Amino acid sequence: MGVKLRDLVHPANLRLSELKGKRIAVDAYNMLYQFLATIRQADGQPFTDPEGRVTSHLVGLLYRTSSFLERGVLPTYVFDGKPSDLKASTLRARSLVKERAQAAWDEALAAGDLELARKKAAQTSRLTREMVADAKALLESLGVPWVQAPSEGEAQAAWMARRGDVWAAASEDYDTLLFGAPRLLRGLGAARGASRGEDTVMELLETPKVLEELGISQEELVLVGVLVGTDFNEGVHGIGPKKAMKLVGQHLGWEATLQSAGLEPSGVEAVRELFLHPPTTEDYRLRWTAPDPAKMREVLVVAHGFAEDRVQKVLSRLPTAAPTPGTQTSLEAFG
DNA sequence: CGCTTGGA
DNA sequence: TCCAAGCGG
Repeated sequence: MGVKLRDLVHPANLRLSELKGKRIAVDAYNMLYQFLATIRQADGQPFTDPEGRVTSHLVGLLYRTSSFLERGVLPTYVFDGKPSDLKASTLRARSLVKERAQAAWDEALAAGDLELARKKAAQTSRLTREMVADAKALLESLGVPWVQAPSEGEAQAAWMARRGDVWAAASEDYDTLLFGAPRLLRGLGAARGASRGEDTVMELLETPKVLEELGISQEELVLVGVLVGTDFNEGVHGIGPKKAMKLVGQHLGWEATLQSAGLEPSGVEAVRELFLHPPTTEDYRLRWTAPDPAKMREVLVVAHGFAEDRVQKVLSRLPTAAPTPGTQTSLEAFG
């Protein structure tokens, strides 16, 4: 998944409390898949409503988002649009992994190995159009803006961060850096000890620092990605992050570097173009408003069988003042 | 994910 | 009072 840059970068720790008052563009699919993988029963079954429709993504989104809002963090969720044609083989590979995981899940259940079953089940997660629509409806009910990306959500989030509409982009994938985000937040979805008012510790990567540390340019970072492989190209067999950095660090230029690695430059030109100039849109408006209790009830209680009192409890903790900076001065609820 | 519970 | 386990959906 994504580009393997983990071994090259040194993230700083950041507490959730330090995000107070900041706008964050969250890679929605990335986070929803985390919820689908995590929020399951012991045997691996996801949460479902009485009709058998999956609700794990809604559970995660509801509790995590309300937790952000309670702490004065302003999330906006960016949803993937049509994937690039370059991603086709990656998507096929993922589909195959899911099929195999499904078989392994069944097997583990038959063998009575619950731990393995849960692990395999996590890899079978799929997001349907209906699940995405439910997630968007829930966000609207919470007064949280969402953005429809024309293609890659990470690219859109990166662009929003670059133009200053949000402070950072949040995703687990490092592709966000290749798409030019000035700041990448990791670990926003997996709340370690977020309950009982604890302060979640996350990772922050600041692109200028990353580039300075590596001694390369943004374009050369994309080159590193192309060498080790991304969702949009295979990379070179035998070249991992370390060798790729050694090669790119020689500053031979795009073509010479690729040729010395045995890659035909014309074959990855489209990948370079995708990372440096991805499809994005300006067609969005970031406005955080008060939650709509009736709509929350509609989406969660009526449509999906959530317990009324639990939804009510979440609602009671949400700030009632619209916290959109610039349009709101009274932030009593955020004290 | 986050809350509730119950045993130490 | 703390925390792991179980629940919710």
